[in-house]
Amino acid sequence: MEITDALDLLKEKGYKYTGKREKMVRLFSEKRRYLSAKEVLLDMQEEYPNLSFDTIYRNLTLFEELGLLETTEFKGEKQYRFSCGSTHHHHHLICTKCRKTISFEMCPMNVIFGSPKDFMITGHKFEIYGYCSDCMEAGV
Amino acid sequence: MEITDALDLLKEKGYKYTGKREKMVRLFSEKRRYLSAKEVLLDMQEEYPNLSFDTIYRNLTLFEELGLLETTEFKGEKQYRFSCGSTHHHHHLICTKCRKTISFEMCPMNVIFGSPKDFMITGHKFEIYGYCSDCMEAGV
DNA sequence: CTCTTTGCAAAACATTTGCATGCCT
DNA sequence: AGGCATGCAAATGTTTTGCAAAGAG
Repeated sequence: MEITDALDLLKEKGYKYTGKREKMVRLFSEKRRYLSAKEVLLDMQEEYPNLSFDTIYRNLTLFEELGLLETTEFKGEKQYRFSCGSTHHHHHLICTKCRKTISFEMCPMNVIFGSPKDFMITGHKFEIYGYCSDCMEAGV
Repeated sequence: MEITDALDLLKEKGYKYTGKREKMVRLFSEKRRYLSAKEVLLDMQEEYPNLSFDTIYRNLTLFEELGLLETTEFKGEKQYRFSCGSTHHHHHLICTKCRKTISFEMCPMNVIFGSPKDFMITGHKFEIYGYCSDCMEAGV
């Protein structure tokens, strides 16, 4: 996913590409890792000091609905990251310190399961947690 | 995990086996599925009408620390279930309607990965979501 | 009798909503 | 101009904490 894709998606659906939305998109595009609503707010407030949580949440929710952002849940907080692009299903290694992610394509569902007859599968979650090389070196 | 194991664990660590704790343990032992704090409270209040959330949370936290309960996170709520017993690592199929779980021993970590050099793995989460046979029939 | 457990009340924290105003197209 | 976006304030929902009273070993 690139910034221009995000812009197109918003336009296409009739949403406005405001300065705040642009900055939010740029933030996610630069960081490429999971961010909490609070982190987004703090970063945004450098440019928009009056910005408040409701706008952040409204836009995070909108972006998620549009498929711009992928989400997961982490220590009781929802976490958002720029979508890797929906071309193929994938999973992540997630650094629990800096929340950087590394994608990988292997999916256990393909490898292992047939479909159990007594359970209708609708989804799954597979995430690997640990420390990325930077955070390892920093001495966790 | 059986009720008597829970009792032993509490005694062993010097915690008291109060009527409320006993009922909580029995509840989890009977249900054998994920329950939210609210569900636990509602069930408990049939016997203890004045019981409040703080006691529930304190005991849920204690039980989790003791390894009596396994937890996961689900729609912004923490969910607790009676531990399957720590004899071997396992994962769950989770019915998203009734939160019943079905254990399975296959772990994708064993099957697929060596250890990537640039990431120190400390944990993982693998859960499969869907509808159990009961909820399928009930016509979700 | 002592230390743990509980109830009460209040607070902390993440998230959501109503409403009036402001801004993009 | 018209509809979407935002700020403000207040509410919601989950979970935590301090303190004093009650209960278990």
